[in-house]
Amino acid sequence: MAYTKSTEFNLEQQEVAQLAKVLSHPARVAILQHLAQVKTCISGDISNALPLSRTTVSQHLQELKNAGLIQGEIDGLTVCYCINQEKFDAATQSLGNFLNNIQSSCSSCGC
Amino acid sequence: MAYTKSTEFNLEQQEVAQLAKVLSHPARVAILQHLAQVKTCISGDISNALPLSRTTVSQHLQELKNAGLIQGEIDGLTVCYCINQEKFDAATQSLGNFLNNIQSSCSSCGC
DNA sequence: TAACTATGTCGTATGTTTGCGTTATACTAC
DNA sequence: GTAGTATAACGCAAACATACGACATAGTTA
Repeated sequence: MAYTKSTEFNLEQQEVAQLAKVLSHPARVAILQHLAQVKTCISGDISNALPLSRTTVSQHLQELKNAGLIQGEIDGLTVCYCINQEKFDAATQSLGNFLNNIQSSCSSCGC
Repeated sequence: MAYTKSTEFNLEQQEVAQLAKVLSHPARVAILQHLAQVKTCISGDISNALPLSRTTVSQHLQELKNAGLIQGEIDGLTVCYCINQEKFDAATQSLGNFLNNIQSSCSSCGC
């Protein structure tokens, strides 16, 4: 980790940045939207709906899973991915708090 | 752009991802918080307040400026950076819409 | 003019992300 | 057992991000 000083910032800043990073690729945004809308959310279906290979989609799913935003349950041959609503709510609130705090405390700078 | 298929997603997905990318580094999060709180938002002051070199801070400022979230006005020898409230509000709304739409349309998957 | 100060740009080193082909794993059906 | 299907793991190449020192630019002051 020689070339990232991320750890020298405070926890809120790190948390916001990490959440934002998960959302910083359109594929992951699209996957979340897809999961929210579709009932049968199988990994293969997701790659069919996206302009990416199955391998790449699987990697993005893994990142969303690591962040806790989704969860996957093995159901025989297929895997059912769903949004982890509890974690997703928490993430939404963290980001929202950060954005709203900036808006409200933005003292009209003297420029 | 051989190794990024970002352009093959729809505009909302690209917009959300792009905004998230700007917020995906703690330094930029910290810069925004600093700008919101401090009146005299001079470039030198910002780099003093962060555990990064002046060069690196300057680059992060440039990215925030490219995204339109901040604006900088030259005032003689110093440069005064401020949050662009109009753009920042729009960004907050875009991200908020995306997150809330997912929450509300998240049909409890049959797992 | 020259010296000083504040800021931005360039080049470079290193680390991380993206994307996919190939291979491995695991379950189902026969 | 074998054949077929669905998914994950491995490994590689290209692109991008992070961080900084050194140089360039532009205003200030003497």
